[in-house]
Amino acid sequence: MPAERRSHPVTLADVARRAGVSQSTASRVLNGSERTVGGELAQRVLAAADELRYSANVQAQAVARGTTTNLALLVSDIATDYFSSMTAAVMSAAELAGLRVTIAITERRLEREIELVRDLRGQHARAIVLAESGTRSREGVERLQDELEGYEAAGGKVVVVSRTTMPFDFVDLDNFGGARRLAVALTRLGYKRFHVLGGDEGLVTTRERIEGFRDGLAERGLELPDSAITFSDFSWEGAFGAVGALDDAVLSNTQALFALNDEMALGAIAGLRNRGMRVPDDIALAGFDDIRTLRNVVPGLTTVRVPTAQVGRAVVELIAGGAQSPTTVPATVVIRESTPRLN
Amino acid sequence: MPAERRSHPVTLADVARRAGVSQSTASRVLNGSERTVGGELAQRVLAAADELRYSANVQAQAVARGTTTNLALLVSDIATDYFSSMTAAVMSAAELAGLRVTIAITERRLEREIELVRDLRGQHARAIVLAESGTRSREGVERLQDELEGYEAAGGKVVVVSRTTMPFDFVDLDNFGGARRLAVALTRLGYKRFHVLGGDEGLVTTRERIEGFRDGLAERGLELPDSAITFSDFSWEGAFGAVGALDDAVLSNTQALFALNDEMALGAIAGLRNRGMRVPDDIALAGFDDIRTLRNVVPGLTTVRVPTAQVGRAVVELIAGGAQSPTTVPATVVIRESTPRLN
DNA sequence: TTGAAAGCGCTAACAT
DNA sequence: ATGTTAGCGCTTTCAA
Repeated sequence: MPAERRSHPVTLADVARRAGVSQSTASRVLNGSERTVGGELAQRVLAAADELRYSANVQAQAVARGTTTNLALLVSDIATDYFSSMTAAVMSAAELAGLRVTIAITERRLEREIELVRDLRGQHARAIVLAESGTRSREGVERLQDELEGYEAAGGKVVVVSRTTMPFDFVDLDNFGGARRLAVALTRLGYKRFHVLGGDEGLVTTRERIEGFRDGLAERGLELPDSAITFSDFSWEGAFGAVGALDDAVLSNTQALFALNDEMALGAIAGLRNRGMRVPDDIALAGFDDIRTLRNVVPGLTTVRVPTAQVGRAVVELIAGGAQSPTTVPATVVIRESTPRLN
Repeated sequence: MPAERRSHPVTLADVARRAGVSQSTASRVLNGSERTVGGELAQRVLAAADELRYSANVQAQAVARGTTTNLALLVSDIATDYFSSMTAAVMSAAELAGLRVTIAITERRLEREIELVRDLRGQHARAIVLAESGTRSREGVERLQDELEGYEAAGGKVVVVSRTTMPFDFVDLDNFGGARRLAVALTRLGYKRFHVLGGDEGLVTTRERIEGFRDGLAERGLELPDSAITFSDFSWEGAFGAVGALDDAVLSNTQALFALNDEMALGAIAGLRNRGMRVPDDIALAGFDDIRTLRNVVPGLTTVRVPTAQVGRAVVELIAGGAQSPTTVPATVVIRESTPRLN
């Protein structure tokens, strides 16, 4: 029966004492990668640890070892389908690699990002994963990059989700190819006149998806003039507002709308409904990402699926598996009822 | 210009040396709650820290202090509207209190939960917040509770979101009252014959929402027989399946369906559609939670709003603000088009 | 194989 | 007010 101890945390020393061995031995048994195993002393240690309900003090280990097994995930937001699913994906992949994940929400604020990165350096996080969607000024990028380089110099690893101009490893989503194939698919269904609801202008993702779409149209002999693009930002509200502000003339001359992500597409549906237009009866609509909530949307939304689970795995591979950057993750077109064949 | 140093982490000692003061002084300036402020030495230290881009090693601090400022949030799942919004709420409230949040996903697996709690004890997490929705056997509850009590004995604090039979502080969501008021509101709209789509049987939340609903009906002279409840679990798929398996007779005799959460309500809509029934034309429907994605649903879903932001604040208050347990968070009925007035 | 001892970066008495 | 000196719990040389 538990006789003496105060309920204070059980330390390695306690275990060692109880097992009648030295602390180093206990340490070796309990953690030190099985090296120089203690024949049957090991059993004693294990038993003692179990009886005492020992649980290693991770912070102390980190201090002694000089490294942690923590991965920090920086997202701009978490109450969003896309990011929460990305988060889940990274977490589950990380766990398999024995990495713990800390999530930090940047709220798209640069100062906050920089501060976070600096903190993370202090925390000896093993890696920082940037999966954001905010726009940054040139000067902002520089400052952030500077801080991140400081972090890498201190031994950390930075991985960016989505192509980046910063000198870090990244997982490349096939935004260009996905959008390109979507354009081709839509034209094959008979669509000829498009309007694009753009996300944050200046963001790589925005650019790639637009360029890809344009390229696909070009392949089919069609053009996408700049006037056929309305920028807002990658949010439901953004698209809702953009659609609300669209010219009647423009709208009635458009056969299909391409929202640069699903969240926007859903906002667009609401915005259109507000103007008395229905999808696809009055206008067709396609999105990008294939977020989970699409299963609740009727009629089904045509989109380009980004396999977040794969992205998560790719990220972790880059960190722990020694994979080469960039890794490219495919994007596949999914045609649903929001873009019926035009006759 | 940065002349000498290797790019190894800058330590407090480095800063102290550079500022020409002792390490303790540096420590006091940089962290030690402003006590015994160093007149203008402080400036030197601050400057040195800045030049060297010093960032405190949090793990070392934790070891030395014996406590951390980490809060661990245990959720069963994160790729779900309800949990991601709860997560966001807790994180934002925690940040205000200077707490860092680590998210752990339990996948509703008991063994995993227990292991996590043990780890968290080793990590000296300051608090563990349980915001889950899994069912547990009596023996499971005992083992988990045991581990959690060990954690509290070691100095941690446990807070449960939702009423619990375990001896820990909790934030009480007004499930009973919300459901009760919903029942009253629906009967006032003319509904008399209901069917309930229950979540995980045996879960407190399930029980409370059903009891509340029943109570509300009773108040209006109506009954809810057990035969009018179909249990599945708190998921889209669960409700989808349950609706699919419902008797035609039952369905045609039901005027309104009450799904115990919105996720289920959305699954029910899909299930009903599958059977050729539409909401609210063929049957009315109400949910619970008021998750974000409801804005994408047409017709709007009647539901009971759970203010997650408030829950988040309440949780943190319990941890850092010395609030009394339990704190009760209200739930308010929101009537939308899925339950039109019956005439 | 096992143990003794030094040290990881930091804080907190305890002097001064 | 500032510096000295022990630790915090753990890992890891280095001897034995």
